[in-house]
Amino acid sequence: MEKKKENLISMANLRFSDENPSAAAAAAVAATSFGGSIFDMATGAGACDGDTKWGSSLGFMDLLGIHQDFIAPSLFDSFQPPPILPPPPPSTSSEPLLHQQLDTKQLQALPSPASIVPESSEVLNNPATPNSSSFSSSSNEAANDHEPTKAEDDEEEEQDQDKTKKQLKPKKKNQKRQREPRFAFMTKSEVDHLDDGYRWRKYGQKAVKNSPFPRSYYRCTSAGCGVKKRVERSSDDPSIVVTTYEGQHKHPYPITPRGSIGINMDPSSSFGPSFVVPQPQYLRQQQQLQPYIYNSSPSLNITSITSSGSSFNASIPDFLQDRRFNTPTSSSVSLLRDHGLLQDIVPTQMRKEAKEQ
DNA sequence: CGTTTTTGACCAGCGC
DNA sequence: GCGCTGGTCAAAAACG
Repeated sequence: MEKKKENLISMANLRFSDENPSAAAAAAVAATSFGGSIFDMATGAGACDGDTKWGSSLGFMDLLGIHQDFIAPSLFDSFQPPPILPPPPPSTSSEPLLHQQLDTKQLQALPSPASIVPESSEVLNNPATPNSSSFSSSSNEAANDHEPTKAEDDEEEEQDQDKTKKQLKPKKKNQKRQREPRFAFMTKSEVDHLDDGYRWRKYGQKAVKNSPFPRSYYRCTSAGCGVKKRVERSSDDPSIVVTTYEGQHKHPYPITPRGSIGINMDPSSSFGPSFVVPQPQYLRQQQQLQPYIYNSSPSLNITSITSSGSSFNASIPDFLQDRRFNTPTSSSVSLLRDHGLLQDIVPTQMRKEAKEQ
């Protein structure tokens, strides 16, 4: 049960807007560090050409703050499948796979095959957060919307006590369930449930279609915090763990997180750990990683931030933010092809298109 | 004994 | 309307 050590995280950050796709703020990245932790991030110019890379002997979060001059020169030149990753480091390893952002607005100006904006997305995010500056707080509001307070739950339960069925919690009808912003992390790890310092309770597990690996559902155990995360392994590459966070923590970072080795609390920030972790030699050597990109559909609008640090930061969940890690200047573009969890993120229509090809 | 995980059942949304 | 699937619930079991 205790969380395992040494996971190297990279991530894909997905941000969607259902009601106002064109105004969707650019997404960003975030990462967590896990016992013995190592942070790093791989990205690449054009996500494919491999000329530009993040990485180095810096932790991931350090990268966010330091590599501000990173530019992805040919971000949308191609959505070709990426080169294959080099072999992972010995046993303990995980390695960065991708860093992903979505921004339909920015993308429309780009000569990309991804310039067709789908009418709707399966991924419903907080519609109140097209502006980056309000992302964090409004997300919390959204969380309140669909995560009833405990008191509210109690009331509802009283009303439904006569129900004989298991599903005691009534769900509002005629009201489409709103989803909170999601942030997908792709992690090369042997460990399914990565310890990000927060406490999670597993509340469900489901078999994933077309995948031998189940998907696990976790909820933050902090009272009133409706943050959820889902963890599943990629059927394409079992060594890859896809972790999706939904919502944002509404509480300070746990004082005594489990398996928090390698996570330093930054006294200047009450909401979020600082990650100051050394990087072993074998990871430094892996700076030359090719970006690992999934190509899911040409119609998916994806873009990256090239200079707007504000929208970057605003898209990162609070719990993954730290003021020291502001304003990275770019990220790679990636598309996901995962058939499991990511089918939620990629609209059905696009998935279908991808299938037919 | 309190907390967490497991697991089968249930519900809602979507596509056909 | 029906079936499929994702997501959630909650009782029981397991764990520390």
